[in-house]
Amino acid sequence: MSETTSATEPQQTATQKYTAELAARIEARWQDEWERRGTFQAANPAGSLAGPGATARPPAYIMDMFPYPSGAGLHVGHPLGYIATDVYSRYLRMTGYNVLHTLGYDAFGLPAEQYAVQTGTHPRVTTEANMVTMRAQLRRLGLGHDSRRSVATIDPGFYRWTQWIFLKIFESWYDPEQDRARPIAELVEEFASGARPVPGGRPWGELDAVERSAVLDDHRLAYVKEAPVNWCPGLGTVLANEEVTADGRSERGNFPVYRASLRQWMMRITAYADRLLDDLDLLDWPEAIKLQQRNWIGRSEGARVEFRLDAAGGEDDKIVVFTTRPDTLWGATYMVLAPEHPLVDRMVPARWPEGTREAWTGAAPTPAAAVATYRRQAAAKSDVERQAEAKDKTGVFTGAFAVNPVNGERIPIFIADYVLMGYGTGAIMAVPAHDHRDFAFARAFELPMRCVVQPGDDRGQDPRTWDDAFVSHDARIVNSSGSDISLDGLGVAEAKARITAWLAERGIGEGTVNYRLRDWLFSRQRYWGEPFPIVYDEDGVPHPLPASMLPVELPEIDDYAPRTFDPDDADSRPETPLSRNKEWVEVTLDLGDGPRQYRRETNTMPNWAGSCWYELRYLDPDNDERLVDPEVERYWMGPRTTGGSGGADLYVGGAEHAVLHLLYARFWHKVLYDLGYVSSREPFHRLFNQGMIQAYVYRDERGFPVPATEVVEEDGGFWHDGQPVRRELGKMGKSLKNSVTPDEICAEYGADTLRLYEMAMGPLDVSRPWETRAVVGSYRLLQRLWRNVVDEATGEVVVTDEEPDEETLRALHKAIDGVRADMEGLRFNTAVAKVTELNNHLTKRGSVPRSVAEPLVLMIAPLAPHIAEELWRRLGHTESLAHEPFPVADPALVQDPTVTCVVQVKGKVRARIEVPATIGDGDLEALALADPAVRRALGDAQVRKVVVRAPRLVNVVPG
RNA sequence: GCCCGGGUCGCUCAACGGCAGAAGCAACCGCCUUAAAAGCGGACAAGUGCGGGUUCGAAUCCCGCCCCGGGCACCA
Repeated sequence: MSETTSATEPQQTATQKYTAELAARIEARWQDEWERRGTFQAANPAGSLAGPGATARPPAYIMDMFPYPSGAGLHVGHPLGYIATDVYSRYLRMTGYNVLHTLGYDAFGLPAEQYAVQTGTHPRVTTEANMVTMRAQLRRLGLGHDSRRSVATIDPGFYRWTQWIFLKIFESWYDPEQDRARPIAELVEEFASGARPVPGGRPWGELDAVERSAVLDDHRLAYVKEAPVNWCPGLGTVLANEEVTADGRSERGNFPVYRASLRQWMMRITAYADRLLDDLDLLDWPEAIKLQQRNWIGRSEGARVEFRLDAAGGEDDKIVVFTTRPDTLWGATYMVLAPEHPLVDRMVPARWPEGTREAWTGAAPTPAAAVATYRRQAAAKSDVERQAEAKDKTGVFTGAFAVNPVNGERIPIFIADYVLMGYGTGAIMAVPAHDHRDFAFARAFELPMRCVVQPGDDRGQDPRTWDDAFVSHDARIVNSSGSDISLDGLGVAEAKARITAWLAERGIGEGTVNYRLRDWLFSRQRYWGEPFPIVYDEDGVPHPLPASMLPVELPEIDDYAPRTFDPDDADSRPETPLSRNKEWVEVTLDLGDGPRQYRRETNTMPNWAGSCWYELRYLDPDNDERLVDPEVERYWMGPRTTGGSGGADLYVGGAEHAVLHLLYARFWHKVLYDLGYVSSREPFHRLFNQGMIQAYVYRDERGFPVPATEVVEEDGGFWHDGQPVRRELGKMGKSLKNSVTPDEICAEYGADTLRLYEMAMGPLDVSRPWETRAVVGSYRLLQRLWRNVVDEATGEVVVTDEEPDEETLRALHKAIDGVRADMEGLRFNTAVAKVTELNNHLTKRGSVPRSVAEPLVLMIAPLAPHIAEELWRRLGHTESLAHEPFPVADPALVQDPTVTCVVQVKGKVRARIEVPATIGDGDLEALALADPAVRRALGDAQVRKVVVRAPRLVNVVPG
């Protein structure tokens, strides 16, 4: 620093005024100091991170959703949630909690790999560089993370445990009787001892290794299966259902997705469908997210019903359908199978039956030809096309008939793509009178309809005159009588129960529950993911590697790019990058019966794997013996109440993970719970979805975005380079040329200003537009706060030792009371307003008593921690205020001794009177009625009624 | 089409069924300054998307619409 001090520009002024430069110095100093002191280290009750804080204070576990380290760098929208959790964590720390808050990196997966491929650099290099950048950007914001606990999914020390959990899942099965996962060894024992019958009927001892493996694969929670999967040639990998959008494209990259039958790893998440559904009730989550999970799981109760095939050759094949409306069985006038239903080939007769209508045949000479043609057409159709054509039903007659079990009627069987192989049994009974889709199909193919539910309107019972099906669950059944059963006159619910029982008695049906949720496709044909800890022997039987061989490290190879294809090439097939590496794939291992040749699994895990359990590793990141010490897990995540779900106390993130990450993580957590590794039934007890920070996008006349910073507002319009531009609200991002980075804002105003502004701009859960020019408001608040404590000319502390006047004292305690409530409710915007209000009061007052300045500094500390620490230090304290008790309001000072009572006459305000806050209803009424303005307003009218809400309001109703 | 959110001064946002205003931005007027910026101070500003209803009293509760955002959508 220069020694010379010019007269016109005193050095003191320059250094003691709260400018961006001073803020930057203060912020850097405190960030260093927090790091040096380990201020935000949270003590565990045991293990390497054990400390006394764990027993002295109650635990609070605050989490942000696991970010992937973006190569594009952060914009101001990204840290919104991180700032919010930091504010909340700092608040909790000051109210006596042992707070665990950290942030790690979800660094495997498609985004990281795509960025690497784009830049032509190995994903490990780019990902690690991105993590360094992101850590630096976030450190600049002063986030109080316990950096010892920051994990990255790509570290072998982390994914060793991801693989370990995979093995546990692989070596488990779901026991529906005990309703939990159990080790597969216990199932083998039951098979071996005969306690449980072996599927197929042969004794366990007689099965060879391949047969045993096949039997166990049908039970394992992680298993390999040949099944129709979502193949995305443009990405070169298969995808989970959750990663495919409703219109049949990949969520990432928006490429077409095709159905292809491939041998892939699956996770038996369907075994947990009911628990994933039921346990939502234990969670403090937004209803919207719970609803999305419920919809995704899609539990529906109904019945399976068997329809006998009425084949000319007398074959006794049965078609099993799932229906939610068994009560409408009498209305079933035809059947529909999914085009790829396996029974179709067996049922088609050699030629069209007598009297087959032309429209049913698809103009084909034989049923087999019609089926083949239709199947080809259906397979060629993308999901998008199918969606678009949903209203125009297509299909062909198979030439076969089935028998309706309730009335013996012979009904034709069709195939049509509106029936999906993947849902239910892939076959339906069609009740055109009471189902919109069946109605449309029946109209198109001139199929008969029968009304079996009495319409609630005046349309009558003849479906031929209807415009659409009549669908209701609140109506009476009609036209539904057989020789030994009748549903006529019953309500829907009762009719369902009656017919289900009738079907069950005859062994041709049963009540059942069906789910929309399917098993989770878990393998990806990508390089940048966790390798599976699985090897195959020469018979193709998968063998789990022992835990001692973990981690199976990802080999460092140059040829890591996925084999991608023309996005529209439906016939392409995936190739795993790891399979190119022969010396890695072929291994000799001793898995217990001597050294043998094995072949490694060359698929990798999806990027969801690491985020399925990372919340557990934060707790005990250095543990080499276990994924987490049970005592440590119980301390941080165990149920806080009897029967509670347990899990992190707060989880903040975007709503876009409603059915992906949040469903998968819940599933893994429940498996670990069943196997006894965790005490919590759920990973995240409270979930909060933060809104998005939006930004204005300015487009020129061609519709291209122009740089938002170059746009000027004039004459009520927006202009760029003299040309008019349109303004719209959108996301923030480089492509829309409206990105604002936290680095820019920090440089111009400091991190505390940025934090304060982000918290002040609106409620956390609401999306709102960013406005850079409004940031200065938060900056001014901090400057006024600074000046209330420090003389910016001399740097001297200016607080006084005077006793505050009563008004100031009341303002302080009202602020404390309000800020506490707002902090607890995550209403940081109103908390900032209350702090501002108090600070404005002090500014106007002229001098600031120390006894008010100190609690004010403590109150703003969670929001603007650096300036608060600096002022605290200057006020004479030597310790960081991070663990200083948050101010407590004196209830006597929160309420004013007198309040303004509003007196209304017929709801209109006619008078205001000052009354004691403790005034009774009677006294207040008397006072109000005596008020001259009230008497004037009443005039001659009689008083009919007086509503008194002491001490705030009296309403006089004249009669 | 169905299901969630949300419409309050010019803008972002507050308001246990009880005086429409906590706070910030912008514009405006002052103060400070040779001047400008910054800073400081002040005043202005909407009757709560529309139409009904309940109530002594509605931004708030109920019903029906409109607009914006998000999710789901041939799931039997």
